[in-house]
Amino acid sequence: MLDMKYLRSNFEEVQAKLQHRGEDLSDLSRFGDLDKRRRQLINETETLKAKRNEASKQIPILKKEGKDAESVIKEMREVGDQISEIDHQLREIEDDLHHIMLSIPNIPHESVPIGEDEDDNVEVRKWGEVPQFDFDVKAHWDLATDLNMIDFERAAKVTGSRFTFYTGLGARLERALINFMMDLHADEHGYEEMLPPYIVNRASMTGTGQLPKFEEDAFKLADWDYFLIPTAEVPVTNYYRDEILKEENLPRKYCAYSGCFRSEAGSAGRDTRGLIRQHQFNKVELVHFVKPEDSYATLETLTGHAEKVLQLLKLPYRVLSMCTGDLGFTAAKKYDIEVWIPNQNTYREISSCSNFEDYQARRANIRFRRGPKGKPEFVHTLNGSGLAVGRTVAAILENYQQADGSIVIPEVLRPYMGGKSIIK
RNA sequence: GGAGGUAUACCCAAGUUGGCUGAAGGGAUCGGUCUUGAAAACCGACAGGGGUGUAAAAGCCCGCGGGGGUUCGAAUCCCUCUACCUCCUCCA
Repeated sequence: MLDMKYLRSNFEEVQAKLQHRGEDLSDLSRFGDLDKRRRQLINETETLKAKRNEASKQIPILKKEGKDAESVIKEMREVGDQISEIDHQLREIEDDLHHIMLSIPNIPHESVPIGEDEDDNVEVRKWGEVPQFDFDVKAHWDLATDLNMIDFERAAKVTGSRFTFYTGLGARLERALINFMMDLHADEHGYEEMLPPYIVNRASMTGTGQLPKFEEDAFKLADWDYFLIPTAEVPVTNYYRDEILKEENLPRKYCAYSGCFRSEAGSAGRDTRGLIRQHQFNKVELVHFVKPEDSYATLETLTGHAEKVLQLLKLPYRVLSMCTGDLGFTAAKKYDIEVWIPNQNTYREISSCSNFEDYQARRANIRFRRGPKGKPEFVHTLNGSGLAVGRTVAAILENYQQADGSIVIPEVLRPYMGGKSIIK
């Protein structure tokens, strides 16, 4: 959510900056009138309330003195009616305005490349050598099925499409990766570990920006106003919703493993095979709460922490700076990390690292105070995948495949795999 | 699932025959006196947060879990939601 006062006094500028986002900005144009009307009504109702407060103070005094208060009471009865009439109008306008504010995306940072879609994203750096194979590479779903690591068919029977059973060493590999990533971030990168709820309420989904605009992307529980989390970002960021943190408690950084659930509405037919696009997947998420002046430096370190996982796994990747048209709704700046997928002869997204500045903090009302006397300010929030586990499995299977269809286990994972060095 | 209870400021905690409580008191915190320094003691400050307004203020409005209502006026009465606690039931 943007700052209403800022939007009011910098409307043209904000509108221009949002222009390149490719979002529908029709709501934005209604802001000015509603905002004006709102302040006008507030003015009217508060004048009347001040009058009523004054009279309410006088009434007991009049009564005590034995004077007649009836005429004042009668007058205040009318004032009361006017107040409720105005407050009623005001409530409608404020609801409308609030909804509009929730529907305006974040302002891109000045360093974000301007562009329309994913073709305009800018490659920031590349790491690792793309492996060369002297045999025909197999897709990860074939490798995994042949090695009895994943059972797509039975998952389709038991649940439906876009779900998986990991079996045997497949299950073990998934679990090894979760532990490896969590250990790395907790022990080496200094994150505090968290295991969040997988189900959150509407306020939390609104706080991080999934709602109200993207409700169709979420799984909602029947008969409950609860949602399955699409990412641990939601529960972990909302951990501090409606709180004022102390300056000395910042920065806070958490790593959280969770299942993630996405309806993948609008993705029909895309990535239907394999692990790339599932309704349920595992992810290790990194979340930071920082002071505003630190957030852009933090975005770089955070991205580095995610990259470190790929470096240790020796998986080639590249980092892209997302352009204005591909930023997503809530980010001010975002890096995507893409891992090399040999069978598709391309890089595929495996992590997304974003600085939301105060956009989520304002929605979720997460603030901090500088010193004991400071005015509350909004924190800046950031998060990044560190990493999406299923996609990491896919990348390992494909990049580490051998001519005979076996898979060499990356060295750093072997302690987590019972010392095994190859899956065959 | 059944029965009952609680929800006041950073913490504890008064206040429910509606009106000098726009919120007592204590602790913590901050500032000071004393001290070589600290502790203790004593003195002082301490409702915050949001909105409106303004060049900035002042002023005004709203705040006693959230939301609605009754009333000239509500922490105090009514409705509703949420969280927590106790007992029973169930259960990993």
